[in-house]
Amino acid sequence: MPELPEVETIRRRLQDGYGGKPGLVGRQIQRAELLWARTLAEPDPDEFHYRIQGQRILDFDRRAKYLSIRLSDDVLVLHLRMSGDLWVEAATDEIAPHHRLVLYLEGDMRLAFNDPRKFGRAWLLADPAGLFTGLGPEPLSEDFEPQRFYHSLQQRRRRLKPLLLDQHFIAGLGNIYTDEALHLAGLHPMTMANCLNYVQAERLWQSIRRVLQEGIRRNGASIDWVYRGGDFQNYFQVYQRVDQPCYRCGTAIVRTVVGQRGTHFCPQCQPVEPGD
DNA sequence: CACGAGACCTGTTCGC
DNA sequence: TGCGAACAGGTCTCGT
Repeated sequence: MPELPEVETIRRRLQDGYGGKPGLVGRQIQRAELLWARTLAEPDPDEFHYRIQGQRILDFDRRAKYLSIRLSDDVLVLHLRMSGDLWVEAATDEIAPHHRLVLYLEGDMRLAFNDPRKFGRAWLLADPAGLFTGLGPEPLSEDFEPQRFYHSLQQRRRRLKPLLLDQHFIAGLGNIYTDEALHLAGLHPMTMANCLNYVQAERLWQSIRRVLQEGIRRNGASIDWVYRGGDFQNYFQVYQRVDQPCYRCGTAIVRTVVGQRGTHFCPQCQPVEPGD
């Protein structure tokens, strides 16, 4: 589930509370339990357990798809990858099948990193800045500007779809929101980035922001068995809508593979650019 | 520099 | 019903 809007939704719910459960700000971590060693990227388990114990949660932050839990002395950074989720539960609840890392908090509560596919990672760092160097601009921030976006597109000889998925180019988009943004912008996923004119680049810039904001407003998208609680999936224009009519023109939505990722688009609304 | 393949993993769904 | 293949919200590394 985790693209920018889903991570942001999780961040807000951990910060402010959700579904009758209180927010976790201010709570002290009594101890940690690591159930799948590879989930912890850094430091080694011994140091991790020793260091995290007794620290207090100051707040929850997000950069791209990374969730940062700011603690008294360190920052616990989590990346949910394909199937990760965070569960707030009672300390006495049974440990669910796919819990990988569990924090026991004061007030008999637990914060659990649940991740069936085991791709997710956690880092406990004094300063997480190094993890984020190399990330592209944050699409909803002020300094993501259409002019600069146009210029960076001009410099790349890559197809739009894989380029938008590249976190070094722009950080936070994943497969769903990339397909949705390209449809809203009326651009074919195979279009070469450097052949967009300024108007098209600005339309794409706008579309990326609109789609992400809409995703956040709907609390993210819930597909499959992972992550419940968002309803952006009910507003998809192209993603997972193969052979169904485009809401704008009625043409059947097409699915192809671009850069090993399922890619959905409307062949009518998203024409191939001349010269491609 | 850009791209494709393979790796890391488990669970669900689809076709025969 | 059973079983294998394809597929899934992500990212890294390696070879061409």
